[in-house]
Amino acid sequence: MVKRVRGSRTGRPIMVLLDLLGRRWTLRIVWELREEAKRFRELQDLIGASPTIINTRLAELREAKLVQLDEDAGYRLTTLGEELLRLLLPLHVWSEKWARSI
Amino acid sequence: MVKRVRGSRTGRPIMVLLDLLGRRWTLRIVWELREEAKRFRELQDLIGASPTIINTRLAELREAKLVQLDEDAGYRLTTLGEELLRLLLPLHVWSEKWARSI
DNA sequence: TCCGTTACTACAATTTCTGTAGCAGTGTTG
DNA sequence: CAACACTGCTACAGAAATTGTAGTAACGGA
Repeated sequence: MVKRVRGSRTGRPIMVLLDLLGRRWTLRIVWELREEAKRFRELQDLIGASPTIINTRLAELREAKLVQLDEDAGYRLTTLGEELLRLLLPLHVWSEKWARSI
Repeated sequence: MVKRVRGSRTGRPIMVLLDLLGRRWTLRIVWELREEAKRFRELQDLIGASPTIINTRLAELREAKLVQLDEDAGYRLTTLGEELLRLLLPLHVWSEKWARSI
């Protein structure tokens, strides 16, 4: 059921994941959902990308079961999405160190 | 010295980092350099992207001090780059689980 | 000299993304 | 009921990024 996407000829999970996360705004969207659910327009305002692409990314993330739409609260991470986020959180701390190095 | 790039209006390190890593092929290039240095053409063959964009991304990664060109061996991760990679490695294991879930 | 290798560039065609406007559905308020 | 606000989402033309192909210039070895 894994979609064969751009740059992922093998279908190896890590390649599919890197390809998904390597699309513009994807990582950023996951990041913005790290704490609480956000409405479509909220994401738009936070991120500053066009609604077209935000909607496209949200659709991809929903298909990948990393994000879901909760009618009452907005877009939120799924359990899988939260697992992924936990792996990405250390980037936050590291980025500060990195910024000082460059 | 942090470059104000696409989608990073604030200049906050995490945003700059997410923006950098969120460009097409960037994550993939870091990933391909995880074990040993690779030549330009080697990367091209492994990744299957155009030389134009590979060169652009390598330049960005070099400017970000995550990758360096070792004349004798090819492109390799810097110490900073290796640190970043260590944070990304858990994605590999997780991606297998994720792939089974979708 | 010729060949292979290196990193890298030029450039037109194609694909992706942006920016703006707007749609359709739901609820709320006057 | 009418007007308005909010929801997710779409249309579309222009701008920007990416591709695919070809080629450059420098270096080393036969």
